Amino acid sequence: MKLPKAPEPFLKPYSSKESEQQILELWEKSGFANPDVCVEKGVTAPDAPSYSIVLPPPNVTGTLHMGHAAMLAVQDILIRYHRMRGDKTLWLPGTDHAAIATQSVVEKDLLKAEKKTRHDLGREEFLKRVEQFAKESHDTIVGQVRAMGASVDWTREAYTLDEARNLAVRTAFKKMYDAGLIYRGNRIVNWDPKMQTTVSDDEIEYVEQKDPFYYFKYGPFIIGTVRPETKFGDKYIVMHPDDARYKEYKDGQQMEVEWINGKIMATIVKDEAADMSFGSGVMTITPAHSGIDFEIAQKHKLDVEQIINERGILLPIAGDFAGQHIKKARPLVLEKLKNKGLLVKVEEGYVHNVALNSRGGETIEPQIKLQWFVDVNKKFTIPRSEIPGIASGSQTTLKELMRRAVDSGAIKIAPDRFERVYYNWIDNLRDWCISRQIWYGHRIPVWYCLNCKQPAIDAEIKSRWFLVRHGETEANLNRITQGHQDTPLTEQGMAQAKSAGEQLKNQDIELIISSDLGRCKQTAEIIARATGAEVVLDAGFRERFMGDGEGLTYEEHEKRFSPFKDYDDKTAGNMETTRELEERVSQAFAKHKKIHGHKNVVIVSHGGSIRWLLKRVKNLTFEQAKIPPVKGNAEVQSLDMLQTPCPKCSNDLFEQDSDTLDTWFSSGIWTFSTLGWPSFAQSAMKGRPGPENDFANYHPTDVLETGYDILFFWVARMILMTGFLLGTVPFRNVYLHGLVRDARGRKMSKSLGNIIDPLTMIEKYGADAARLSLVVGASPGNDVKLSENRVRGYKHFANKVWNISRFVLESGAEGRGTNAEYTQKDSELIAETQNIAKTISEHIDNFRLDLAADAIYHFVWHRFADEIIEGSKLILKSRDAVAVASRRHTLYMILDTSLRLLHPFMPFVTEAIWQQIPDRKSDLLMVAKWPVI
RNA sequence: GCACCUUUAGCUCAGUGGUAGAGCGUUCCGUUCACAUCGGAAAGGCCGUAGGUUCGAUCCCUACAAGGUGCACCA
Repeated sequence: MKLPKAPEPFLKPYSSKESEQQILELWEKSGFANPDVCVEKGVTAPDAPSYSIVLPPPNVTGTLHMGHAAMLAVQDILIRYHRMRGDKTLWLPGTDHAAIATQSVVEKDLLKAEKKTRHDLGREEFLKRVEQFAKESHDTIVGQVRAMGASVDWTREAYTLDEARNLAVRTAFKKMYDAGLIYRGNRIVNWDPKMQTTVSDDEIEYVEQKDPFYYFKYGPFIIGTVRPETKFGDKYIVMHPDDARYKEYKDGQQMEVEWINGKIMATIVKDEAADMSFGSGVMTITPAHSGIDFEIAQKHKLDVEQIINERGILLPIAGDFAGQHIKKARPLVLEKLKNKGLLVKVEEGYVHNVALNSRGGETIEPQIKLQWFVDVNKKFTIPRSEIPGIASGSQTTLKELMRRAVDSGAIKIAPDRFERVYYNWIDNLRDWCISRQIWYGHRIPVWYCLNCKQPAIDAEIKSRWFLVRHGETEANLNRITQGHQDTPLTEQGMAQAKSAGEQLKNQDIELIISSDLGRCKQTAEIIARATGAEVVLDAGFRERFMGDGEGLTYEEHEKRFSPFKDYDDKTAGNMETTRELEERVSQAFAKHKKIHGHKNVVIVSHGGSIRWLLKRVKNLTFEQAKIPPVKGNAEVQSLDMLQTPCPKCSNDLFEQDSDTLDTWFSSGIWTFSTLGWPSFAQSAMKGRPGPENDFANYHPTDVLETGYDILFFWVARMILMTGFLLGTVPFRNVYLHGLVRDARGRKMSKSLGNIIDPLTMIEKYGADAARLSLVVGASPGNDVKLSENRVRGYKHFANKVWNISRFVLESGAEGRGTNAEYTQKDSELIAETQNIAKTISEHIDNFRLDLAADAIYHFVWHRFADEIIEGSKLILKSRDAVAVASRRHTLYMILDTSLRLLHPFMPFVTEAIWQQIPDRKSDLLMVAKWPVI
């Protein structure tokens, strides 16, 4: 396993560009990143202790930045160190779908390039675009991870949105739901009116803003606000119970006040939430659009009325202002209040914080919405717990679990000051809203019975049925009522059918059942080509027979027959009634369901037929069914059949919740969803090789290494999820590195133009230099200021190491004849080297990689090169054979040890040198023994 | 408002209860030597300010100041 012999290798200065690619291939071909291979090839003992890190999965939102590079460098150092120490070492890589972040990037591109929104494309098509983008990002990221020399085990690569992780997410959700920790409720949530989704508390960024502060007369009181446009529904006057100024007002007292749109019956509420020292000490509340107000309203059982809709438009309660956007309404409302003489005064420059969505920057508008939450305060019985202080079978809460995991010492956070930050966060933690109204992510694994709406939390789908309307026809185009008459698909219609086929291609369709009318048959055949499924025709799925109405335009038809006037309408004499149609289609559907219920089936039918079929299966009223569920040609609708029918009405047709889960839900189980949970969690055996035993071998992981900026987002949630699901901790140590900033300490950002790209640095100075520049001087938890100059400095060091090796090896030093007698001086040098090795090991064990790197750097350059080698030149030229032999051997030993010590920090150059050592003790330095036991 | 962090050479940062160290930068000298991607040398610091503990403080304690971060509040 030697490098393709480069001609006169040591004559040239070290070229990272030339050798890094070769070294990389050498490592990858060896397979040593996979611990099973290490055991198999005898590099690691079968009973060696294991050491594992799961790579924090980078978001598939583009490319890796310096922060990722720092993370990779630190983890690779730990991993290579432990691998060399003989541990069974696993570093498991993966990527994160990053739901909202990725979707938001794609939406932005879509708007910019095609002026379209996601709704213009539809869910399926949009998701295809996102997946395409995610795939490209993923490939870029893999290339970057490799270029850094990160010795991850690619055979175990995972993705937060792949099949195995999806099963893990569904399983986790069900377990939490069954324990009563996941609930669905109407609660106030952070609503992003632009992205049309909820956002969790942690994803909000507060930005200071200066606005005028208005004081208004409200009955006998003065109230203040920045946002008069939200105040239409304010009918509760809140004041502190101890406020002497208002002691004549009693709790619950009512009074009529003049307000924006006339008189309002207002009610006095006494509550401690009112701050006596703020303004007049009196406030009115808007419970539907403010967290605090909502809490007050709940406490006192007050009415809660929505004022603003999901798009920021004022609702009818706003009277004249209804239908306007809040941003436009503010000056108008102000104007009206002023004209009514209710504006008391305006204070300019009031500083307050505005909540923004940190992904996309839109102002958050609190709304009350039906969402899914994780209850962090509810007591539950934990079946099994290894967390000290929490006994198996005892009652606990998720909050307590999170706190105990750290304060018991089961998890150590470095630097330890972050433990206090962590507790502080737990103390302020509220229920976690886990549902998002975006499309990219794990669908919420909850199904609602189509018939009675009963929810079912069940991971087992028996089959999926899809209803597809035929593609566009001539008659559709000319707005002609077809009924059983037929016209062929237009070009457009065929394209639509093809697109439907694309969507259904990966759904394992086994059968297509189509109406026997030509337009459906044609559509079905196109879909059959894409899916490979067989087509069966059934006249039962024909369109409604329109009798004398067939061939009329919609308008003429409407005039003569008004076809939906009532359920049993038979105006056209021989026309089929809607009741008859519903009956016919439903029977056809029931018949096929009975025979093919276990298969994934596509039904190709007509607009009318699908509508009345859905009326039946969704148990809709005639009135509800008048709103057509299918609007476009070749639109795909899906129904899920579950293994277990509805316990309430025994129907087996369900519809999945259309929301997706917060990306951190799947990230929260990352340490074990990647290690075979739940599929192999039971059967995994400790000490046995292979991924199916990973769960027993590598969980809990040893270290979670990440930036301190995602302590709450991620670290805390992993502790929560692991604590609940496994009764253990996800990792024993948390190592938080600092953020990489520019030379002036500013955050790197596109707009500042101060981004240093890792790949560029690797290209110019080599991966070794890039790695060192991110590690030396980077003490835990403190930010690193990076400049290109720094990187260049470490390139010089790589070159120095190369030249040291060149000198030593060319001076005739060699490792054979280990019994060589050392001179007194040389014994001391060997001892000194071993001392350094010990120091470095200790620093790494203490997560002080900065000190370890600094120590080895210093030793190699200023001790070994500047002093030991310089001092050797004379000795090697002397005629004292014993001294020469001793020194040659000593130089070899110091070089050998230095290379091993340096390897975790700068793997490429050290491996390149290693390959030039004639009598090296292991083929690859990557799996050579660490010089300290 | 509460908490945390930082403050040491021009810059970036280590560090220790016994009056300070590295890298980069600066200045000077040096190349037939493994390396000019180099070697040697030098200049440069009342270790944020004020108190306290101590025989002794850059280090421990208190207060303050400046910069930063997190959390909460924001009618």
